[in-house]
Amino acid sequence: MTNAHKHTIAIVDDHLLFASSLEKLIHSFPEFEVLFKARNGVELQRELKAGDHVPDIILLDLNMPVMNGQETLSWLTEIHPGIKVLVLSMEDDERTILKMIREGAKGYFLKDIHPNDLKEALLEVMDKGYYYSAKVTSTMVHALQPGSKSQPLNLKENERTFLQLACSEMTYKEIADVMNLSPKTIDGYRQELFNKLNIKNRVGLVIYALKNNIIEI
Amino acid sequence: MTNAHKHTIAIVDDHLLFASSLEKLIHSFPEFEVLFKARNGVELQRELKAGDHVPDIILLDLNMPVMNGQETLSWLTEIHPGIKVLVLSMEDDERTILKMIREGAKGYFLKDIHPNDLKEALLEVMDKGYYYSAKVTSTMVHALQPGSKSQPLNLKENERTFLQLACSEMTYKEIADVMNLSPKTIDGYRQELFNKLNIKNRVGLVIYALKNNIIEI
DNA sequence: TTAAAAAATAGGTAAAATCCTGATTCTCAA
DNA sequence: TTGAGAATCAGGATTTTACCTATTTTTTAA
Repeated sequence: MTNAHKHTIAIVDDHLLFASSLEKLIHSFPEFEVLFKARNGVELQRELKAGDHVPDIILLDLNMPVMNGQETLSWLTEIHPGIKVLVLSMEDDERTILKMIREGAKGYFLKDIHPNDLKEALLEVMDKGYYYSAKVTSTMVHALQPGSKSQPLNLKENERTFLQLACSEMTYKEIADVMNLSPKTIDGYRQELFNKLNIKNRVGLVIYALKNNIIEI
Repeated sequence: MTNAHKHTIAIVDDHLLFASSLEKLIHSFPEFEVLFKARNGVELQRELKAGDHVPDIILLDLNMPVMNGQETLSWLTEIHPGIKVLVLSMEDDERTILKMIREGAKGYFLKDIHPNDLKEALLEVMDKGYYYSAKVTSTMVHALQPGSKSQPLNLKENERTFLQLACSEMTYKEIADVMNLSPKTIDGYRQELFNKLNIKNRVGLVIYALKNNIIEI
């Protein structure tokens, strides 16, 4: 395959060591070449706006400072819908995976993917337009199953806000003040959540919020 | 540098993509060669016990299933004190860093290290016997400062146990039962921790425990 | 051995959390 | 317009937390 016909790739990852290593790996694939690397979404935007080089595929890390993976993906989906974005991440939780797919990622894999599988994934993305590993596929199926037990998505907006505030040292009365609601309403949210999530006290709320990425620590 | 005089390296990481990429990167350093890769501590032990090849340096990932980085490091320090272990990790919290250094790691760096710095680190480890980045060094200095505010280490054993149990849905009375102590003693632990950590309620305990890796979620 | 320090325990009280049941108010569609 | 359902709010009771001060027991060091 001549250089002119190689598929082009951009790597967006703030982990320099990983990005450079990945670049070398891809260099060993005759079908692909790395067009450029960026450390975050802002750098990527700069590169793309320069205009003279738009990659076929972007390998996008999820955890970046400045402009993280999700924001970058939203921007790409809107401005450069033609670029196929593959999300690279350490997180394998359902919530994160589904969020990225909904945002338009053409593929999602964990960083512990086997090098051979990466090559296969790149080829398949160029061929079919998407690549999802068995793990991610099963996650999607599971999420679509009716009655799958973990549905942290059906929280109402106020419940979600309350849940986040409940993970602080505020009393319920203080939370009520912040949310401009009666303490009794807050008490209602609390009870509703206890029932819905099958927990017994406020510590349970915190644990749940953490497990489901409702709050960050 | 002839092949016979290259410094030898082993990579222990369950992230195949990362390990393979890293191998390729190191391959581009004329002074070093990768002797073998292992996916976890157990595999590493197998390789080392085979006996015919002992590396100069081991690049050790911290987060592995089966036998994790810390266990592996303890074992290495005892059985193969001659091997220089460099810990590769995603965690940059003081607690983790210090723990590894105390366990005998000859270096500690985050996976976002620059490739050039990696090479420099490898050379320096062979030369001086250790390599610590500015970040890690400053962490050590900070930890040794008297009165540095974050000292999650000075928790007494019972306080620590209580703290872990307080991060569950148990009442303090139930915790007292489990720990075979009077509820009043538990109340004492609680109050002591509130003062020590400058927090106001049980949620504060949970947050603190999480931030300081006292519990896992 | 003994005094001092640390750990464990107690009593009492106020505040917050938890758990009911029921009453308004609001929203939205028929 | 109106009625059903959701959201909000209230009263009131019990349990758990949180906060004092003080005593007993255990451990440690001189």
